Amino acid sequence: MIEVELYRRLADRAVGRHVAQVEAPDGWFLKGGIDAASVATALEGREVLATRRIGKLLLVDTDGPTLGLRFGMTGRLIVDDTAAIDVLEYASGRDEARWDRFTVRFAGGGLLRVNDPRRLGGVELDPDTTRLGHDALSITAAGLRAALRSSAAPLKARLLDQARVAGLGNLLVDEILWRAGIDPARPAGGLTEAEASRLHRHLRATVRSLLADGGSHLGRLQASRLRGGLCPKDGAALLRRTIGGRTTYSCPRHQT
DNA sequence: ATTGTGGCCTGCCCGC
DNA sequence: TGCGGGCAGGCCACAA
Repeated sequence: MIEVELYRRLADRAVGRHVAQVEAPDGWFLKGGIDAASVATALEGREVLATRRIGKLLLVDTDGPTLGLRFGMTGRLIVDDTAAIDVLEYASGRDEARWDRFTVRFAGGGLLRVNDPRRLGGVELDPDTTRLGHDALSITAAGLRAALRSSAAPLKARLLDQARVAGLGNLLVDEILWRAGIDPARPAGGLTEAEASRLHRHLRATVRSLLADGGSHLGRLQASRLRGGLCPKDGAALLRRTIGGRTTYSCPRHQT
């Protein structure tokens, strides 16, 4: 989500431009029943009006359809040969033409393209946004409490559920819960008022500071988030588990 | 409805 | 030096 917000700001450069040509060489990357020809027809000649972001979904509004871009973990956005992020943790720093999954060329020059080695992202027209929860960057304490309330699922699984809170990924959730000192395996609905409030405070602060720093891979836990890693706060051996289907690192000493 | 599981994409890195 | 296998995260289909 942090990365996607940086991409959104980069994509803002395209506002006011007109689409001249669309290249979509990878049919697998096109979602929602569109193909290279139909997406080109739908977008060519259109003017980019605005950009938005909901969770990990980047929306590019035009005077025609809205273009929806998803990046998975390995996708990068490049606009006019400028990348918002130089290196992604799980992607190589390389930018090979064969990994260009989707390119929009603008009238008068310039382009917007998605480069994704592992094809984890995707492109969609007028994506359905009704199933996304409150965005993590703006969620209120009451909104977070409502998202967690009366759920027996592990707290981490609930936070990763995009229909409850939109925008949190695996690394970010580990970082937030580590800072908040809460065990990711706790039932989401079992938090006290004080814990839920503490979680909300750390959630907002973590997202904001990592956004300012430039990536979710820059968290204080990240360097230790590997087998045999020690807690940067108190030196305890970190616990490595699978929670919510995701590899999870947490400190058994201060996350309770 | 809620919760959990497994598969998919492909590059990279480890051990042999 | 090459190769096989495991791993990475987001999302989706599917099961109970």
